[in-house]
Amino acid sequence: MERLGTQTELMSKTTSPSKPQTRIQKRNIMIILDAALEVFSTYGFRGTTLDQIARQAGLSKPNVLYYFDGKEAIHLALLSQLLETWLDPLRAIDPQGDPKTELMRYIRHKLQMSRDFPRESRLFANEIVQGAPRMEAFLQGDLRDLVDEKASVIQVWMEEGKLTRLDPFHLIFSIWALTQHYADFEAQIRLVRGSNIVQPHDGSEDFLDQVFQKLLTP
Amino acid sequence: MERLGTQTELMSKTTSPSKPQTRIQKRNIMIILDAALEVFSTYGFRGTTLDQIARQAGLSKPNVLYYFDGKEAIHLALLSQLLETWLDPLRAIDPQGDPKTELMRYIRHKLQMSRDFPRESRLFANEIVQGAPRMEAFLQGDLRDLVDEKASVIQVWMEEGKLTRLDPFHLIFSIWALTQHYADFEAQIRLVRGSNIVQPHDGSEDFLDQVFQKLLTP
DNA sequence: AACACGGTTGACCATCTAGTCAAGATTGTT
DNA sequence: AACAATCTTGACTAGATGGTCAACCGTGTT
Repeated sequence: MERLGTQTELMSKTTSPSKPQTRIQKRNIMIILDAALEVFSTYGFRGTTLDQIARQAGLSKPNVLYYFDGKEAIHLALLSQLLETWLDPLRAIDPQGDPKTELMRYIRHKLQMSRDFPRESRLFANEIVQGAPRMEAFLQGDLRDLVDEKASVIQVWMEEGKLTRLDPFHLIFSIWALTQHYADFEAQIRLVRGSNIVQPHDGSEDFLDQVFQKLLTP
Repeated sequence: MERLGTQTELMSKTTSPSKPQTRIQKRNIMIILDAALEVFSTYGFRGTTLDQIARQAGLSKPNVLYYFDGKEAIHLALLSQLLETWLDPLRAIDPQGDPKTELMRYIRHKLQMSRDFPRESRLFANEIVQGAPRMEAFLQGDLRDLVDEKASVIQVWMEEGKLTRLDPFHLIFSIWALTQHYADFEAQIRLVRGSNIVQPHDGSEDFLDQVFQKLLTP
């Protein structure tokens, strides 16, 4: 039962200045969020029922609702937890560092997240494919600012001749596409290849290394 | 109201040897499928209601059910229609042709489909992100055979030194990822960039051209 | 005009689902 | 032990949703 990111600070019911959480609260909130992640990432928001979450969590439905104000609140808790974590690797790109090293590190980091936290990636994908109705603010706000900032950095690197000249926005999108693909479309990869023999991620790191080394070297 | 692929051969109610379709049947079945595509691709299978489809189609719910056996049947009709069309561009890769030309043509073709038929792409994406429960047979069957075949062709091209040596399966996956990304994650792209100014697809063709030219040239 | 068939629908039903509630069980504290 | 606070749940409700049906309407054919 691996978790991503920092401990949820969410006070389920009370948004008010965090009352101290009991042991049981901590445990059950974690169990519920983990169960919800499992189910939401597989069936999407509307395709998920509270009963499913409760069953997955090994709790009764009213018990789940004791800790969260409703289905929407659970989903929101997962998303906000996730969104913060999502920014970190991009944020870590250092304008002072070596351009190719920085980008390759970012790519490897994203790929690793896609391998280690596929459910989080699919939760995200589910939201976006369906028009991102619950993430507009985030996408237009924090993420957009960060992408603009890093695109500028990349632009400068390219103008200094340290990277192949490419559209920096499309470059960033292509990194997202290629890394998240392994998590989001895992079912496709698994079924198209010999289901049991080859793991979906096998060879992905070497492949992306090769691709971006070649692509980024001027 | 653009449609993809060949006219549906589906006999909604009667799977039996195609009775002649009346004008009204043809028209309404098309209207319903188009409406359903719109809704399914936005909200996913379970997130879509028959009422939504009926409203979008401008028909009453019982009338929709007069033409199709149920929600599942409509969804199935869309998928089978789509799946056939999905194979064509890949199938068109000619082992006798010039390697780079063939692959670049495939890439452009896929990108064009993602631009012209984003709803179809998202319908597909919705299914796969959620584990492809309704497409296992297709993915393991026709698609898998075709991918294996074309991967061999690409492998030979690489061994002849006509293309950069890469894992051909990962190469194919990367083409899917990069082209479909523009349709499936359109909301993200639109929101991260200046929503109204830049179209999500702007520059994508030049970018992918540049990327794959550089990548495939040994 | 009259008939048959295709097409359409309001009203209805069974089931599912998010959410409530009051009563009971557990836990921690003195 | 006794008390209060926290935790848990069976039974319930209101509304949504997939699907049915009998009756009605429209169209083309004779």
